[in-house]
Amino acid sequence: MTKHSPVACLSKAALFTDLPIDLKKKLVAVSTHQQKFPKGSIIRQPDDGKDGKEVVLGIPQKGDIEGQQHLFKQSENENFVEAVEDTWVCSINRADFQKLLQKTPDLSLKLLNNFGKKLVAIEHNSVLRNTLDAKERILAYLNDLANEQGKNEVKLELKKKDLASYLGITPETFSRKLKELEKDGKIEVHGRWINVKR
DNA sequence: CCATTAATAGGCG
DNA sequence: CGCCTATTAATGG
Repeated sequence: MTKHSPVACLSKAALFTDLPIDLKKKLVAVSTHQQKFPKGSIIRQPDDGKDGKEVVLGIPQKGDIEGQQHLFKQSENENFVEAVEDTWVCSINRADFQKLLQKTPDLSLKLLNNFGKKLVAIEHNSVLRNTLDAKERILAYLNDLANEQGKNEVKLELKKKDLASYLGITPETFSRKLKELEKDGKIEVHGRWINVKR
């Protein structure tokens, strides 16, 4: 493992990737790095206690960024964030961040442009979720995955029940639709590996 | 091994 | 399609 570099860390955030080095250094000044959260620990949870059903809203991968909205919006935490594996977290304080924005219009402008790109991606996912039925959603998801990785053999990194939750369906339906898709000759399922026929 | 959790199956609304 | 229950498979200690 290489040493943790705050600048490199910030660079991984989609929001900050394209920023020039001097702006990144300013961000480093208002951020904390490498807080460890062991597997199973709760990174963040709603202040109002009582939880409903567990729903997977997203699956941040290594180097992914979660909760960027808190940099911009003053609000109570609405969601749980749990460490599924041992995780290292780097964070930025909202108030400090906002002050920095006011002092640095260059930064504000860059971030705004990046947000535009993000909106396009969000729209894509939103369409997937709201207009397609479960079967199509699964297939669309698998296709996206195959496209991202540029191959037809795709590995499900998550437990199927978590994937199901992510796609907004129950594990039972997920399991059944996988079989249907297999019968349709659209995919081949081998445990966690799925061959997406395109 | 045993105990717990995940995946699948079948029934029903 | 979701929810419920039962059965089987996989996982971890």
